[in-house]
Amino acid sequence: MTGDTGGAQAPLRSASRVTLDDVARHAGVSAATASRALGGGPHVAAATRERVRAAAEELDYVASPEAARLAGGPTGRVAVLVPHPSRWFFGELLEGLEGELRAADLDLVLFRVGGPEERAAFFARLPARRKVDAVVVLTPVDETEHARLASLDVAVVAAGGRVAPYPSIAVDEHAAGRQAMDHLLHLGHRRIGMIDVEDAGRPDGRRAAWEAALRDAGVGPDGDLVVTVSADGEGGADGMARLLGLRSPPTAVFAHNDEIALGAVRTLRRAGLRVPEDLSVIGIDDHPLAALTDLTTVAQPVREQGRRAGELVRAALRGELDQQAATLPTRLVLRGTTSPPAAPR
Amino acid sequence: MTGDTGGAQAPLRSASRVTLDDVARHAGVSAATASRALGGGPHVAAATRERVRAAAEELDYVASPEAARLAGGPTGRVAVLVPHPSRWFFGELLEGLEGELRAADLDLVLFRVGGPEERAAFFARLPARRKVDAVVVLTPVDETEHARLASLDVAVVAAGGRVAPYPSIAVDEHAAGRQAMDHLLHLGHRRIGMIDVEDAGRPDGRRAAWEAALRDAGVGPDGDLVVTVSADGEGGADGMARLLGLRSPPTAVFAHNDEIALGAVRTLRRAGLRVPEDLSVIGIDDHPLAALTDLTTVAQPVREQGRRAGELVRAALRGELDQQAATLPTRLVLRGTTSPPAAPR
DNA sequence: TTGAAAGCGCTAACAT
DNA sequence: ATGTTAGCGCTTTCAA
Repeated sequence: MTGDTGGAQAPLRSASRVTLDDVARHAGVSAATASRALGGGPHVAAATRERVRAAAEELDYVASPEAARLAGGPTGRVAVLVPHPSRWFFGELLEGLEGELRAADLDLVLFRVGGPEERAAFFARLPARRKVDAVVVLTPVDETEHARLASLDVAVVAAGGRVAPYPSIAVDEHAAGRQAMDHLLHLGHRRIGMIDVEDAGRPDGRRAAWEAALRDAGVGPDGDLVVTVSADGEGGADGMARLLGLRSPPTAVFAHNDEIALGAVRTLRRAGLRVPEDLSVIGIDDHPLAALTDLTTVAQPVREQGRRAGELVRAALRGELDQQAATLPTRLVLRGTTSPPAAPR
Repeated sequence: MTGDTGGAQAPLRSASRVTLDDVARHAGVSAATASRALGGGPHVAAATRERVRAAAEELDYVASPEAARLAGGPTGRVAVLVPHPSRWFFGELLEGLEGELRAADLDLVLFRVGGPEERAAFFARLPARRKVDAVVVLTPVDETEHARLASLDVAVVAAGGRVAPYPSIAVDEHAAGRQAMDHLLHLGHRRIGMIDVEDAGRPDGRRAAWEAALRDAGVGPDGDLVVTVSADGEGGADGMARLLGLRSPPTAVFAHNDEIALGAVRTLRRAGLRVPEDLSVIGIDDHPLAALTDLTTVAQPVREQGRRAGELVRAALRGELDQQAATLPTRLVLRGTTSPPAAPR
């Protein structure tokens, strides 16, 4: 009945009873000095610092974050608000972020804020309250939510997109969209559809790029050519079907992201249409499966955005929020789903 | 130079200065009683408990987890060791896990243990020490690593695969492999290749299923038909290329997972071969892109495995590690990448 | 049933 | 440059 494997049964007590006092004693100094030495504080002789470090190492000392925090120090934890951990984009962001935070000895605490109820629950209860030194948001945040976050009274940074008032690491969505659109236009396409996602209606986003590119090319954008779908393959498939149902379907499609683009390609194949001969498709992201499916796309450095967000957090915690925002470059990746339109009209 | 937006500048102090003492005073009791009342402790009059609860509610009191922990309580945190957060499988696992932990008011702290150096660093420094009540491993753990984890002195559970000595939630790898292989055999294939991953050489795993299925079908397994690759699309593409280079290539391929299968399909298409007419391909997972690419596969409930692991953690923290392991079902999903072999030999 | 008192392990003044 | 002294906010004996 009671377990036989290595799991802990009883009230689960913490291991490593080595305290700062032990280290201090071992190094022949006071706890205060040991604290300063380890914490990188001022007024510690280099030799002393080294001695304390050695003692800590030898005793395999690990500070109690609880006690540190309680005594006024930082928690050593960073909350990350992520909508969909299972989507490649967010996983990649998380990976970059985790690496950078870990390097700074900061723990990453994951909070999922996907559906409306989850969001509401998070912002209502604010489970991160008093538990973290900073928050990284990987999702847009509205006015009300911003106010709630502000009540946490910690630094907030954004990654993977601009989020209203926070320092952020992102790509230029508009520029990325232009790269995609200009490629299609350059190939000779004029009737270009867009499969966009629900809430991405930023004024300087991908959708705006679609419109601007067409205007610049002297083509009056046709509102019928924009469909709005969920941000996944299913959405892309649906969106493409809707575009195909148009009286005059497009000769090329710009998808909000690669998953959507792949969904679009699937609908086209099912409809017996050839890609790119009959219809060109381009996405954004450079998802690993884009290479596998030979999808033309605009690549963005996702993991790097996460990493840089980690740097932003570290800077903020040092009290130097130097850069308010950074924009990373995107680049067109030519593959096999785009070509000149079939029949010149 | 100093920021102008809403970020916190100064030493980042915590919000919510309402303490237990405030609540106690408000309710006209002592801090000790308030603590017992809120914490569900014994020896508190129902009326008193209610009064304290009301006071806490009114003051919007949030207990300091730091202080609670320091005074002997649990941390309310669970560490999760994940190899590749950006891979769909792990993201999905994380999502399920997070939901269940959140419901129990447990925070999920993410530790990436991908490459060998990362693993080594984690197990050497054990950054989760003293910080969590339990650990969830989403990756195999060897003897040495197990010993290190044990030194944490907290409950450990596994998800997404059996991990030696821990309670775990997983699917039956062998059965899943058999489902895939039996499907191919049933279609009439006899020369079936396998693209497996590096370290997945569990004795009761997918590879063993490949072999067992062939033997049961009266086919002597040909070792040349097994190639070992990295667990992603690139690996699948490479593996398929190697199989095509064989003197006598297979008529069907069983891929360790869907990403690998998609990579294999890509190589086939590039080689001018038709799928499934010339060669059938089956994967495992039911990755969202499998539906989009019409890939036949064996589906496993990934998110559910994460969720169930969360339940396991909750049970462990209550001191009742009831179930030592649970096995979730898999099911064959017929799509368009498998068919009977072209030329009966 | 309730209260008083003693820490948990650490950091931050303030002294020296 | 280092040591001393107070707490941080809570839980938990132990008394009442």
